[in-house]
Amino acid sequence: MFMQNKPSNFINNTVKCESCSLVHVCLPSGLSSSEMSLLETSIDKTTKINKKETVFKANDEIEGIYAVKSGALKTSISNRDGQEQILEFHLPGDMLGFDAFNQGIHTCNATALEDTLLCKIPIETFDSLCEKLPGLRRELRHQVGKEIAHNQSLLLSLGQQQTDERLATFLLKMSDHYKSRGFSSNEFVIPMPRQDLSNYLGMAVETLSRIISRMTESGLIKMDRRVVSIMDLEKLQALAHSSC
Amino acid sequence: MFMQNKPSNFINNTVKCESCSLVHVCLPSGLSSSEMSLLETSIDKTTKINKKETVFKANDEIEGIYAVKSGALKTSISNRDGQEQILEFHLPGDMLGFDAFNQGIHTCNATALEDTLLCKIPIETFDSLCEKLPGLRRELRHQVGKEIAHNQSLLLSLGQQQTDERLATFLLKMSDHYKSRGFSSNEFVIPMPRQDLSNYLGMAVETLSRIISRMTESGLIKMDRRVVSIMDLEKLQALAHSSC
DNA sequence: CGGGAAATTGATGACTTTCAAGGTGTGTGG
DNA sequence: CCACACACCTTGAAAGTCATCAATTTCCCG
Repeated sequence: MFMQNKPSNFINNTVKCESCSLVHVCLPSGLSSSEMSLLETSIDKTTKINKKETVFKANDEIEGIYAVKSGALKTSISNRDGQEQILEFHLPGDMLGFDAFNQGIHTCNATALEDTLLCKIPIETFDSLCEKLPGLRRELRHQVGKEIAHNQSLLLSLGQQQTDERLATFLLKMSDHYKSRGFSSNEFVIPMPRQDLSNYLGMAVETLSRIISRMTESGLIKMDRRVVSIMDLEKLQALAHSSC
Repeated sequence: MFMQNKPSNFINNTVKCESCSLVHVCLPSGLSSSEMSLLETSIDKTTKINKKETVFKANDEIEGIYAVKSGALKTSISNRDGQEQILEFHLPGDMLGFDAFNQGIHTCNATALEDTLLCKIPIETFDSLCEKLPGLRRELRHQVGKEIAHNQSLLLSLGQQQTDERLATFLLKMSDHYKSRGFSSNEFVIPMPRQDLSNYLGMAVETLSRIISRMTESGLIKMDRRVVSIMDLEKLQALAHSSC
Protein backbone atom coordinates (compact mmCIF):
# COMPACT_ATOMS: atom_id res chain seq x y z
CA MET A 1 0.00 0.00 0.00
CA PHE A 2 2.10 2.87 1.26
CA MET A 3 4.88 3.36 3.74
CA GLN A 4 4.18 3.36 7.40
CA ASN A 5 5.18 6.43 9.34
CA LYS A 6 6.53 4.51 12.28
CA PRO A 7 10.25 4.90 12.78
CA SER A 8 12.17 1.71 13.10
CA ASN A 9 13.01 2.32 16.74
CA PHE A 10 9.39 2.25 17.83
CA ILE A 11 9.98 -0.67 20.14
CA ASN A 12 13.47 0.02 21.27
CA ASN A 13 12.86 3.31 22.95
CA THR A 14 16.33 3.72 24.37
CA VAL A 15 18.27 3.76 21.15
CA LYS A 16 21.24 6.09 21.06
CA CYS A 17 20.82 9.47 19.41
CA GLU A 18 23.45 8.68 16.84
CA SER A 19 21.58 5.54 15.89
CA CYS A 20 18.14 7.11 15.99
CA SER A 21 16.44 7.40 12.66
CA LEU A 22 15.47 10.94 13.58
CA VAL A 23 18.93 12.23 14.35
CA HIS A 24 19.06 14.42 11.27
CA VAL A 25 15.88 16.31 12.03
CA CYS A 26 16.02 16.31 15.81
CA LEU A 27 17.87 18.49 18.27
CA PRO A 28 21.25 16.72 17.98
CA SER A 29 21.44 17.25 14.23
CA GLY A 30 23.96 20.07 14.42
CA LEU A 31 26.02 18.73 17.28
CA SER A 32 29.46 17.21 17.20
CA SER A 33 29.62 13.62 18.37
CA SER A 34 31.17 14.64 21.66
CA GLU A 35 28.44 17.19 22.22
CA MET A 36 25.87 14.61 21.28
CA SER A 37 27.11 12.08 23.77
CA LEU A 38 27.16 14.72 26.48
CA LEU A 39 23.59 15.69 25.66
CA GLU A 40 22.64 12.07 25.52
CA THR A 41 23.41 11.35 29.15
CA SER A 42 20.78 13.91 30.15
CA ILE A 43 17.93 12.71 28.00
CA ASP A 44 15.12 10.73 29.49
CA LYS A 45 14.06 8.51 26.63
CA THR A 46 11.36 6.62 28.42
CA THR A 47 8.50 9.10 28.50
CA LYS A 48 5.35 7.53 27.15
CA ILE A 49 2.13 9.45 26.69
CA ASN A 50 -1.06 7.61 25.99
CA LYS A 51 -3.54 8.82 23.45
CA LYS A 52 -5.59 11.81 24.68
CA GLU A 53 -3.29 12.38 27.64
CA THR A 54 -1.23 15.54 28.01
CA VAL A 55 2.49 16.13 28.23
CA PHE A 56 1.89 19.52 29.82
CA LYS A 57 -0.90 22.02 30.16
CA ALA A 58 -1.12 25.78 29.99
CA ASN A 59 0.06 27.35 33.25
CA ASP A 60 2.18 24.33 34.12
CA GLU A 61 5.69 25.16 35.13
CA ILE A 62 8.16 24.05 32.50
CA GLU A 63 9.77 20.72 33.28
CA GLY A 64 11.73 20.18 30.15
CA ILE A 65 12.10 20.25 26.42
CA TYR A 66 10.66 17.34 24.48
CA ALA A 67 11.32 15.59 21.20
CA VAL A 68 8.76 13.31 19.61
CA LYS A 69 10.16 9.85 18.88
CA SER A 70 7.00 8.19 17.64
CA GLY A 71 3.32 8.96 17.62
CA ALA A 72 2.02 12.50 17.37
CA LEU A 73 0.97 15.41 19.55
CA LYS A 74 -1.02 18.56 19.17
CA THR A 75 -0.44 21.82 21.01
CA SER A 76 -3.36 24.13 21.64
CA ILE A 77 -4.37 27.23 23.56
CA SER A 78 -7.74 28.34 24.79
CA ASN A 79 -9.23 31.46 26.32
CA ARG A 80 -11.65 31.86 29.21
CA ASP A 81 -14.62 31.26 27.03
CA GLY A 82 -13.41 27.83 26.09
CA GLN A 83 -12.54 28.81 22.55
CA GLU A 84 -9.66 26.58 21.56
CA GLN A 85 -7.12 26.77 18.79
CA ILE A 86 -4.74 24.03 17.80
CA LEU A 87 -1.37 25.62 17.12
CA GLU A 88 0.73 22.84 15.74
CA PHE A 89 0.91 19.12 15.18
CA HIS A 90 4.15 17.58 16.34
CA LEU A 91 5.38 14.58 14.42
CA PRO A 92 8.43 12.39 15.06
CA GLY A 93 11.56 14.52 15.20
CA ASP A 94 9.69 17.66 16.20
CA MET A 95 10.52 19.48 19.41
CA LEU A 96 8.17 21.16 21.84
CA GLY A 97 8.29 23.14 25.02
CA PHE A 98 9.60 26.48 23.81
CA ASP A 99 6.31 28.15 24.57
CA ALA A 100 7.40 28.36 28.19
CA PHE A 101 10.48 30.38 27.37
CA ASN A 102 8.95 33.66 28.37
CA GLN A 103 8.01 33.09 31.99
CA GLY A 104 8.94 29.47 32.57
CA ILE A 105 5.23 28.69 32.38
CA HIS A 106 3.66 26.83 29.52
CA THR A 107 1.21 28.84 27.46
CA CYS A 108 -0.35 25.89 25.69
CA ASN A 109 -1.46 22.32 26.17
CA ALA A 110 0.32 19.40 24.56
CA THR A 111 -1.95 16.42 23.98
CA ALA A 112 -1.17 13.05 22.41
CA LEU A 113 -3.13 12.21 19.27
CA GLU A 114 -2.03 8.62 19.62
CA ASP A 115 0.23 6.66 21.94
CA THR A 116 3.46 8.59 21.81
CA LEU A 117 7.05 8.16 22.87
CA LEU A 118 9.07 11.21 23.84
CA CYS A 119 12.61 12.15 24.70
CA LYS A 120 12.68 14.58 27.57
CA ILE A 121 15.47 16.91 28.59
CA PRO A 122 14.89 18.42 32.02
CA ILE A 123 15.00 22.17 31.75
CA GLU A 124 17.76 22.62 34.33
CA THR A 125 19.92 20.15 32.48
CA PHE A 126 19.09 21.80 29.24
CA ASP A 127 20.04 25.19 30.58
CA SER A 128 23.35 24.04 31.97
CA LEU A 129 24.14 22.16 28.78
CA CYS A 130 23.44 25.31 26.82
CA GLU A 131 26.09 27.00 28.92
CA LYS A 132 28.64 24.46 27.81
CA LEU A 133 27.70 23.56 24.29
CA PRO A 134 27.71 26.26 21.62
CA GLY A 135 26.34 23.73 19.16
CA LEU A 136 23.34 23.11 21.35
CA ARG A 137 22.62 26.81 21.56
CA ARG A 138 22.74 27.00 17.81
CA GLU A 139 20.42 24.03 17.46
CA LEU A 140 18.06 25.52 19.98
CA ARG A 141 17.88 28.66 17.91
CA HIS A 142 17.16 26.68 14.79
CA GLN A 143 14.37 24.79 16.47
CA VAL A 144 12.87 27.95 17.87
CA GLY A 145 13.20 29.60 14.48
CA LYS A 146 11.33 26.70 12.94
CA GLU A 147 8.53 27.12 15.42
CA ILE A 148 8.29 30.84 14.74
CA ALA A 149 8.27 30.20 11.00
CA HIS A 150 5.52 27.65 11.39
CA ASN A 151 3.36 30.03 13.37
CA GLN A 152 3.90 32.78 10.85
CA SER A 153 2.91 30.53 8.03
CA LEU A 154 -0.25 29.45 9.81
CA LEU A 155 -1.11 33.08 10.51
CA LEU A 156 -0.89 33.84 6.83
CA SER A 157 -3.15 30.94 6.09
CA LEU A 158 -5.77 31.78 8.71
CA GLY A 159 -5.69 35.48 8.04
CA GLN A 160 -5.69 35.59 4.27
CA GLN A 161 -6.73 32.31 2.73
CA GLN A 162 -10.08 30.78 1.92
CA THR A 163 -10.89 27.47 3.53
CA ASP A 164 -9.99 25.38 0.49
CA GLU A 165 -6.70 27.19 0.09
CA ARG A 166 -5.90 26.49 3.72
CA LEU A 167 -6.45 22.78 3.30
CA ALA A 168 -4.35 22.72 0.14
CA THR A 169 -1.55 24.53 1.95
CA PHE A 170 -1.74 22.10 4.82
CA LEU A 171 -1.66 19.02 2.63
CA LEU A 172 1.33 20.32 0.70
CA LYS A 173 3.17 20.96 3.94
CA MET A 174 2.46 17.45 5.11
CA SER A 175 3.53 16.09 1.77
CA ASP A 176 6.82 17.95 1.98
CA HIS A 177 7.30 16.82 5.53
CA TYR A 178 6.96 13.16 4.73
CA LYS A 179 9.03 13.52 1.60
CA SER A 180 11.87 15.10 3.55
CA ARG A 181 11.83 12.12 5.86
CA GLY A 182 12.04 9.58 3.09
CA PHE A 183 8.37 8.68 2.88
CA SER A 184 6.04 9.00 -0.04
CA SER A 185 4.95 12.51 -0.83
CA ASN A 186 1.84 11.32 -2.65
CA GLU A 187 0.39 8.95 -0.12
CA PHE A 188 0.63 9.37 3.59
CA VAL A 189 -1.33 9.04 6.78
CA ILE A 190 -2.11 12.08 8.84
CA PRO A 191 -2.38 11.53 12.59
CA MET A 192 -5.34 13.74 13.40
CA PRO A 193 -9.10 13.37 13.12
CA ARG A 194 -11.21 15.83 11.11
CA GLN A 195 -12.21 17.67 14.25
CA ASP A 196 -8.63 18.56 15.10
CA LEU A 197 -7.70 19.39 11.55
CA SER A 198 -10.68 21.68 11.09
CA ASN A 199 -9.90 23.47 14.32
CA TYR A 200 -6.28 23.90 13.29
CA LEU A 201 -7.38 25.33 9.96
CA GLY A 202 -9.89 27.66 11.60
CA MET A 203 -13.07 26.24 10.10
CA ALA A 204 -16.04 24.08 11.01
CA VAL A 205 -15.74 20.32 10.68
CA GLU A 206 -18.56 20.34 8.16
CA THR A 207 -16.76 22.89 6.05
CA LEU A 208 -13.64 20.77 6.03
CA SER A 209 -15.64 17.73 5.04
CA ARG A 210 -17.30 19.61 2.19
CA ILE A 211 -13.96 20.89 0.93
CA ILE A 212 -12.54 17.40 0.93
CA SER A 213 -15.52 16.19 -1.08
CA ARG A 214 -15.18 19.03 -3.56
CA MET A 215 -11.43 18.53 -3.95
CA THR A 216 -11.97 14.82 -4.42
CA GLU A 217 -14.54 15.42 -7.15
CA SER A 218 -12.14 17.81 -8.86
CA GLY A 219 -9.51 15.08 -8.87
CA LEU A 220 -7.06 16.97 -6.66
CA ILE A 221 -6.87 14.54 -3.79
CA LYS A 222 -8.34 11.51 -2.16
CA MET A 223 -8.84 11.30 1.56
CA ASP A 224 -10.09 8.08 3.04
CA ARG A 225 -10.28 8.90 6.70
CA ARG A 226 -6.68 9.68 7.54
CA VAL A 227 -5.14 8.25 4.40
CA VAL A 228 -4.27 11.08 2.05
CA SER A 229 -3.49 10.67 -1.64
CA ILE A 230 -2.40 13.63 -3.68
CA MET A 231 -3.72 13.11 -7.20
CA ASP A 232 -2.83 16.40 -8.87
CA LEU A 233 0.10 18.14 -7.26
CA GLU A 234 0.19 21.09 -9.60
CA LYS A 235 -3.43 22.01 -9.19
CA LEU A 236 -3.05 21.64 -5.46
CA GLN A 237 -0.09 23.99 -5.50
CA ALA A 238 -1.98 26.47 -7.61
CA LEU A 239 -4.80 26.39 -5.10
CA ALA A 240 -2.41 26.97 -2.23
CA HIS A 241 -0.80 29.96 -3.97
CA SER A 242 2.61 28.78 -2.98
CA SER A 243 5.51 26.59 -3.85
CA CYS A 244 5.86 25.38 -0.29
CA MET B 1 -5.90 65.61 25.88
CA PHE B 2 -3.99 62.38 26.41
CA MET B 3 -0.43 61.33 26.86
CA GLN B 4 1.86 61.17 23.91
CA ASN B 5 3.53 57.87 23.26
CA LYS B 6 6.88 59.38 22.46
CA PRO B 7 9.60 58.46 24.91
CA SER B 8 11.54 61.33 26.34
CA ASN B 9 14.71 60.29 24.57
CA PHE B 10 13.26 60.78 21.11
CA ILE B 11 15.81 63.40 20.21
CA ASN B 12 18.79 62.11 22.09
CA ASN B 13 19.16 58.82 20.36
CA THR B 14 22.35 57.81 22.03
CA VAL B 15 21.15 57.74 25.61
CA LYS B 16 22.64 54.97 27.73
CA CYS B 17 20.61 51.85 28.27
CA GLU B 18 20.49 52.42 32.00
CA SER B 19 19.06 55.88 31.40
CA CYS B 20 16.69 54.81 28.64
CA SER B 21 13.04 55.00 29.52
CA LEU B 22 12.58 51.58 27.97
CA VAL B 23 15.20 49.76 30.00
CA HIS B 24 12.62 47.81 31.96
CA VAL B 25 10.89 46.35 28.93
CA CYS B 26 13.83 46.06 26.57
CA LEU B 27 16.52 43.45 26.20
CA PRO B 28 18.74 44.70 29.04
CA SER B 29 15.96 44.43 31.61
CA GLY B 30 17.28 41.27 33.20
CA LEU B 31 20.97 42.07 32.99
CA SER B 32 23.33 43.08 35.72
CA SER B 33 24.85 46.53 35.33
CA SER B 34 28.16 45.04 34.27
CA GLU B 35 26.45 42.89 31.69
CA MET B 36 24.49 45.88 30.53
CA SER B 37 27.56 48.01 30.00
CA LEU B 38 29.23 45.21 28.08
CA LEU B 39 26.17 44.84 25.87
CA GLU B 40 26.00 48.56 25.47
CA THR B 41 29.34 48.89 23.74
CA SER B 42 28.02 46.69 20.95
CA ILE B 43 24.77 48.44 20.27
CA ASP B 44 24.40 50.71 17.32
CA LYS B 45 21.90 53.25 18.53
CA THR B 46 21.81 55.39 15.46
CA THR B 47 19.68 53.38 13.08
CA LYS B 48 16.89 55.47 11.70
CA ILE B 49 14.18 54.09 9.45
CA ASN B 50 11.88 56.43 7.63
CA LYS B 51 8.18 55.79 7.33
CA LYS B 52 7.37 53.07 4.78
CA GLU B 53 10.98 51.96 4.54
CA THR B 54 12.11 48.52 5.64
CA VAL B 55 14.56 47.34 8.25
CA PHE B 56 14.85 43.98 6.54
CA LYS B 57 12.94 41.92 4.05
CA ALA B 58 12.11 38.26 3.71
CA ASN B 59 15.10 36.30 2.37
CA ASP B 60 17.54 38.91 3.61
CA GLU B 61 20.43 37.51 5.53
CA ILE B 62 20.20 38.41 9.20
CA GLU B 63 22.32 41.40 10.13
CA GLY B 64 21.30 41.84 13.69
CA ILE B 65 18.72 41.98 16.41
CA TYR B 66 16.77 45.20 16.80
CA ALA B 67 14.98 47.05 19.54
CA VAL B 68 12.49 49.80 18.81
CA LYS B 69 13.35 53.05 20.58
CA SER B 70 10.65 55.24 19.12
CA GLY B 71 8.19 55.04 16.31
CA ALA B 72 6.61 51.76 15.25
CA LEU B 73 7.14 48.89 12.83
CA LYS B 74 5.11 46.11 11.34
CA THR B 75 6.38 42.70 10.38
CA SER B 76 4.63 40.81 7.61
CA ILE B 77 4.95 37.77 5.36
CA SER B 78 3.56 37.08 1.95
CA ASN B 79 3.30 34.14 -0.40
CA ARG B 80 3.88 33.92 -4.13
CA ASP B 81 0.41 35.10 -4.91
CA GLY B 82 1.00 38.37 -3.14
CA GLN B 83 -1.26 37.53 -0.26
CA GLU B 84 0.17 39.36 2.71
CA GLN B 85 -0.33 38.98 6.45
CA ILE B 86 0.88 41.40 9.07
CA LEU B 87 2.27 39.36 11.94
CA GLU B 88 3.00 41.88 14.63
CA PHE B 89 3.25 45.56 15.37
CA HIS B 90 6.43 46.51 17.17
CA LEU B 91 6.22 49.42 19.57
CA PRO B 92 8.99 51.08 21.59
CA GLY B 93 10.77 48.50 23.72
CA ASP B 94 9.86 45.61 21.43
CA MET B 95 12.53 43.48 19.83
CA LEU B 96 12.61 42.00 16.39
CA GLY B 97 14.78 39.80 14.24
CA PHE B 98 14.20 36.39 15.79
CA ASP B 99 12.41 35.19 12.69
CA ALA B 100 15.82 34.57 11.13
CA PHE B 101 16.86 32.17 13.87
CA ASN B 102 16.14 29.08 11.83
CA GLN B 103 18.36 29.56 8.79
CA GLY B 104 19.93 32.94 9.37
CA ILE B 105 17.55 34.28 6.74
CA HIS B 106 14.65 36.54 7.56
CA THR B 107 11.25 35.07 6.93
CA CYS B 108 9.35 38.33 7.12
CA ASN B 109 9.54 42.00 6.19
CA ALA B 110 9.90 44.71 8.79
CA THR B 111 8.47 48.04 7.68
CA ALA B 112 8.30 51.34 9.51
CA LEU B 113 4.80 52.68 10.14
CA GLU B 114 6.32 56.05 11.00
CA ASP B 115 9.80 57.46 11.31
CA THR B 116 11.48 55.09 13.69
CA LEU B 117 14.65 54.90 15.74
CA LEU B 118 16.20 51.53 16.42
CA CYS B 119 18.97 50.02 18.47
CA LYS B 120 20.81 47.40 16.48
CA ILE B 121 23.02 44.62 17.76
CA PRO B 122 25.00 42.98 14.96
CA ILE B 123 24.30 39.28 14.96
CA GLU B 124 27.95 38.25 15.33
CA THR B 125 28.31 40.50 18.33
CA PHE B 126 25.07 39.22 19.72
CA ASP B 127 26.20 35.63 19.34
CA SER B 128 29.52 36.20 20.99
CA LEU B 129 27.91 38.16 23.79
CA CYS B 130 25.49 35.31 24.34
CA GLU B 131 28.52 33.09 24.87
CA LYS B 132 29.71 35.29 27.68
CA LEU B 133 26.57 36.57 29.34
CA PRO B 134 24.16 34.09 30.89
CA GLY B 135 21.81 36.94 31.64
CA LEU B 136 21.63 37.84 27.99
CA ARG B 137 20.77 34.30 27.07
CA ARG B 138 18.00 34.36 29.62
CA GLU B 139 16.72 37.65 28.27
CA LEU B 140 16.86 36.37 24.75
CA ARG B 141 14.72 33.44 25.74
CA HIS B 142 12.21 35.72 27.38
CA GLN B 143 11.97 37.88 24.31
CA VAL B 144 11.59 34.89 22.04
CA GLY B 145 9.00 33.44 24.39
CA LYS B 146 7.08 36.69 24.19
CA GLU B 147 7.09 36.52 20.43
CA ILE B 148 5.86 32.95 20.43
CA ALA B 149 3.13 33.82 22.90
CA HIS B 150 2.04 36.73 20.75
CA ASN B 151 1.80 34.57 17.66
CA GLN B 152 -0.16 31.94 19.53
CA SER B 153 -2.59 34.51 20.77
CA LEU B 154 -3.11 35.93 17.31
CA LEU B 155 -3.66 32.44 15.95
CA LEU B 156 -6.42 31.89 18.47
CA SER B 157 -7.98 35.15 17.44
CA LEU B 158 -7.80 34.53 13.69
CA GLY B 159 -8.81 30.92 13.94
CA GLN B 160 -11.68 31.07 16.39
CA GLN B 161 -13.02 34.57 16.82
CA GLN B 162 -15.52 36.65 14.92
CA THR B 163 -14.34 39.93 13.49
CA ASP B 164 -15.73 42.08 16.31
CA GLU B 165 -14.22 39.80 18.92
CA ARG B 166 -10.86 40.13 17.21
CA LEU B 167 -10.97 43.90 17.32
CA ALA B 168 -12.00 43.86 20.97
CA THR B 169 -9.13 41.52 21.78
CA PHE B 170 -6.71 43.74 19.94
CA LEU B 171 -7.85 46.93 21.65
CA LEU B 172 -7.59 45.32 25.08
CA LYS B 173 -4.07 44.17 24.32
CA MET B 174 -3.11 47.67 23.26
CA SER B 175 -4.73 49.08 26.36
CA ASP B 176 -2.76 46.72 28.55
CA HIS B 177 0.40 47.51 26.67
CA TYR B 178 0.14 51.24 27.21
CA LYS B 179 -0.96 50.77 30.79
CA SER B 180 2.10 48.66 31.54
CA ARG B 181 4.27 51.45 30.20
CA GLY B 182 2.69 54.10 32.36
CA PHE B 183 0.32 55.56 29.79
CA SER B 184 -3.42 55.80 29.93
CA SER B 185 -5.25 52.54 29.36
CA ASN B 186 -8.41 54.33 28.31
CA GLU B 187 -7.06 56.69 25.73
CA PHE B 188 -4.17 55.99 23.44
CA VAL B 189 -2.98 56.39 19.91
CA ILE B 190 -2.39 53.37 17.74
CA PRO B 191 0.35 53.70 15.15
CA MET B 192 -1.25 51.92 12.20
CA PRO B 193 -3.83 52.87 9.57
CA ARG B 194 -7.06 50.93 9.13
CA GLN B 195 -5.61 49.07 6.19
CA ASP B 196 -2.82 47.57 8.28
CA LEU B 197 -5.04 46.87 11.23
CA SER B 198 -7.63 45.09 9.13
CA ASN B 199 -4.96 42.98 7.49
CA TYR B 200 -3.50 42.08 10.87
CA LEU B 201 -6.94 41.06 12.09
CA GLY B 202 -7.65 39.05 8.97
CA MET B 203 -10.59 41.02 7.65
CA ALA B 204 -11.46 43.56 4.96
CA VAL B 205 -10.97 47.26 5.67
CA GLU B 206 -14.67 47.85 5.18
CA THR B 207 -15.49 45.19 7.72
CA LEU B 208 -13.19 46.81 10.25
CA SER B 209 -14.75 50.17 9.60
CA ARG B 210 -18.24 48.79 10.10
CA ILE B 211 -17.27 47.09 13.33
CA ILE B 212 -15.83 50.30 14.66
CA SER B 213 -19.03 52.10 13.81
CA ARG B 214 -21.13 49.43 15.50
CA MET B 215 -18.97 49.37 18.60
CA THR B 216 -19.09 53.13 18.76
CA GLU B 217 -22.89 53.13 18.56
CA SER B 218 -23.00 50.54 21.32
CA GLY B 219 -20.92 52.81 23.50
CA LEU B 220 -17.99 50.41 23.79
CA ILE B 221 -15.32 52.58 22.23
CA LYS B 222 -14.57 55.69 20.26
CA MET B 223 -12.05 55.71 17.48
CA ASP B 224 -11.22 58.97 15.80
CA ARG B 225 -8.72 57.91 13.20
CA ARG B 226 -5.91 56.54 15.33
CA VAL B 227 -7.07 57.93 18.63
CA VAL B 228 -8.72 55.18 20.63
CA SER B 229 -10.97 55.72 23.66
CA ILE B 230 -12.26 52.78 25.59
CA MET B 231 -15.67 53.73 26.93
CA ASP B 232 -16.86 50.47 28.46
CA LEU B 233 -14.04 48.21 29.49
CA GLU B 234 -16.21 45.43 30.88
CA LYS B 235 -18.34 45.05 27.80
CA LEU B 236 -15.24 45.11 25.69
CA GLN B 237 -13.73 42.33 27.78
CA ALA B 238 -16.92 40.33 27.55
CA LEU B 239 -16.82 40.68 23.79
CA ALA B 240 -13.21 39.53 23.69
CA HIS B 241 -13.96 36.44 25.82
CA SER B 242 -10.86 37.02 27.84
CA SER B 243 -9.32 38.79 30.76
CA CYS B 244 -6.26 39.81 28.77
C1' DC C 1 -6.46 75.49 -0.94
C1' DG C 2 -6.41 71.44 -3.95
C1' DG C 3 -5.27 66.62 -4.85
C1' DG C 4 -5.10 62.28 -3.16
C1' DA C 5 -4.99 59.01 0.34
C1' DA C 6 -7.72 57.21 4.10
C1' DA C 7 -11.99 56.10 6.03
C1' DT C 8 -16.90 55.34 6.02
C1' DT C 9 -21.29 53.66 4.29
C1' DG C 10 -24.55 51.05 1.29
C1' DA C 11 -26.01 47.18 -1.65
C1' DT C 12 -25.22 42.79 -3.15
C1' DG C 13 -23.52 38.25 -3.32
C1' DA C 14 -20.24 34.66 -1.97
C1' DC C 15 -18.59 32.01 1.49
C1' DT C 16 -18.99 29.74 5.80
C1' DT C 17 -21.42 28.24 9.90
C1' DT C 18 -25.06 26.11 12.22
C1' DC C 19 -28.48 22.77 12.97
C1' DA C 20 -30.05 18.47 11.68
C1' DA C 21 -29.95 13.90 9.90
C1' DG C 22 -27.85 10.01 8.13
C1' DG C 23 -23.98 7.10 6.99
C1' DT C 24 -19.60 4.59 7.93
C1' DG C 25 -16.21 2.40 10.41
C1' DT C 26 -14.19 0.55 14.72
C1' DG C 27 -13.72 -1.62 18.95
C1' DT C 28 -15.51 -4.13 22.69
C1' DG C 29 -18.20 -7.37 25.11
C1' DG C 30 -21.23 -11.11 24.91
C1' DC D 1 -17.21 -14.29 15.75
C1' DC D 2 -21.01 -11.32 15.63
C1' DA D 3 -23.64 -7.46 17.12
C1' DC D 4 -24.19 -3.32 19.10
C1' DA D 5 -22.67 1.13 20.68
C1' DC D 6 -20.17 4.97 19.81
C1' DA D 7 -17.20 7.99 17.65
C1' DC D 8 -16.16 9.82 13.33
C1' DC D 9 -17.39 11.57 9.03
C1' DT D 10 -20.47 13.25 5.42
C1' DT D 11 -24.36 15.65 3.40
C1' DG D 12 -28.39 18.90 3.13
C1' DA D 13 -30.97 23.15 4.08
C1' DA D 14 -31.17 27.56 6.02
C1' DA D 15 -29.21 31.44 8.16
C1' DG D 16 -25.53 34.45 9.25
C1' DT D 17 -21.16 36.54 8.54
C1' DC D 18 -18.05 38.74 5.77
C1' DA D 19 -16.05 40.35 1.25
C1' DT D 20 -16.51 42.92 -2.84
C1' DC D 21 -17.80 46.71 -5.62
C1' DA D 22 -19.14 51.30 -5.73
C1' DA D 23 -19.94 55.86 -4.09
C1' DT D 24 -19.14 59.36 -0.88
C1' DT D 25 -17.01 61.84 2.85
C1' DT D 26 -13.16 63.20 5.63
C1' DC D 27 -8.70 64.38 6.46
C1' DC D 28 -3.83 65.26 5.58
C1' DC D 29 0.11 66.99 3.11
C1' DG D 30 2.30 69.78 0.00
